[in-house]
Amino acid sequence: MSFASTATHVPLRFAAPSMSVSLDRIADFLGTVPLFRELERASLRSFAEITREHKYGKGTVIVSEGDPGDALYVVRSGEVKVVLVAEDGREVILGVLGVGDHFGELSLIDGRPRSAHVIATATSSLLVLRRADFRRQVEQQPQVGWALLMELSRRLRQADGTIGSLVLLDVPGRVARVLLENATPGEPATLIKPMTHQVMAQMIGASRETVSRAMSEFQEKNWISVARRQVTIVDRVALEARARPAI
Amino acid sequence: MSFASTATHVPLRFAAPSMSVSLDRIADFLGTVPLFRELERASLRSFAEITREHKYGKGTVIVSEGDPGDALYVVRSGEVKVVLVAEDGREVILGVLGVGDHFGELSLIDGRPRSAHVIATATSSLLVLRRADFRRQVEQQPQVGWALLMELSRRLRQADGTIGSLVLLDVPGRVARVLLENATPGEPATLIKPMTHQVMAQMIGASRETVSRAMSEFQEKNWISVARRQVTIVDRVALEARARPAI
DNA sequence: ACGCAGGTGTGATTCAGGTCACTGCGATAC
DNA sequence: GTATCGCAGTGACCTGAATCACACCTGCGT
Repeated sequence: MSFASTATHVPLRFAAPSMSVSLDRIADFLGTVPLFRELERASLRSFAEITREHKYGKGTVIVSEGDPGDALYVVRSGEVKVVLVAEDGREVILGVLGVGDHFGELSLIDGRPRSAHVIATATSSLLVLRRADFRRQVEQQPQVGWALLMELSRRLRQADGTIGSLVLLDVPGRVARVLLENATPGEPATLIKPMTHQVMAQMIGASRETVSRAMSEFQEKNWISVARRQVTIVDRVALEARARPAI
Repeated sequence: MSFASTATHVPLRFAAPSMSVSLDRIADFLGTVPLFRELERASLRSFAEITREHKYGKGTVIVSEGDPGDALYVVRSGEVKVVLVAEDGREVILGVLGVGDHFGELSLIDGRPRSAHVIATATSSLLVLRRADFRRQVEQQPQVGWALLMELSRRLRQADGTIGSLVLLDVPGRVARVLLENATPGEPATLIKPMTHQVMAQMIGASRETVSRAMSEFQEKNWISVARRQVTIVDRVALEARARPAI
């Protein structure tokens, strides 16, 4: 780990194929991804070796629901959204993934078709790991299997929470919930990433207008304040109460 | 396997502690559970050894949301429901588990508190595996880790599908969806397990009355027929169309 | 500076579906 | 038998939120 960061300061001079320099940089990056965090330098490099880097322009569909899927993707830069798309064009956003996040594990694990679309919301660079290569590596590195279980557990808890909130909460309640979920833990808690009302609406199954009204209401009550699309949570307790089923 | 079933016909006569007979029966049972299906006889027995059997009367709360969780449960007989409960008593049913199903993996994996209540809907007998014991066994048996990944993948796909249907479908659409999801694959497809409208309603986040009306509508259109609470799917294609977003 | 696009605030209208309030019915219990 | 209990059907009413239709920002590119 410390060796790696040194390497970037003192680049190898001779006989080092540019490929392995880039492999080092990829291995460095993988070391920051929770899925691979437990791995040692050498293992990180062997994972780095099986990656291919792909770039996608904003709006590009990276994977489509129903596709046979046989690769895992790690976001190296940019941002993508995981969405279900209805025939009439309505979208549900299941997740917004940033640097260090990954998707495509499900098809990798069970071999079934992709369960959602993934679309770049900004120009993005993704590392792609093909199933066969990945499996071979994971067999060598059982810690990755564990990290995968942790990740799927996290997502399953989150998905169940979302189901609960869709059924038990009204729209303002759900808005309060996304705000809290995307807030940094500290005080004053600010939203990690500014999102448009449209995006929030698609995350919680509501219309843009209703989200707008809920946000106005929260500002009036002084639970949040908004400056240049940056939301700051002023009264966390009040929001938490609003995001709890049954007022 | 064949030995075990023989054993039940020709019980061992001497020196066989009754415990090991019951262990054999438990191992037999575990062999039918997908999570353990890949294991050999000996491994099944070592899993059987770390189980404790518990009985729960109808209505008993087996685990509560928020509890620290450190056990995996396998349903050996009876039926349980996984539910989120709001303070005002409203319930969302995340799943109904029958013989061979299991729950509690999440807390086992990530050590976080239980994410939902599990309540016996009939007198049930559950095999309980404590975390430490289970982990030790899994380290010996990596196939189980894989089976767990498969199971979590399945559930995550299902959860995402549920989120999609909650947002994109109207109530009749969601009713059509549960009907299809619980139908036997063959023709004529019947519902695996008769459920009350109340239960369906809590599974899809709707009121009992609205489910009732949807079911009446489907019967009138001759898409399903109901005899003594047993639902038969008459027109699968029509139901599938109704369960698709955007008419 | 200008126009333009993408995002936001807000009213008016409509409607799916929740809630309430019954009735009917088939089981199991007494 | 009849009482009782849980479940199912159906009407009447009410309301949260979608939809439609604007006007208004604010940052951007030329």
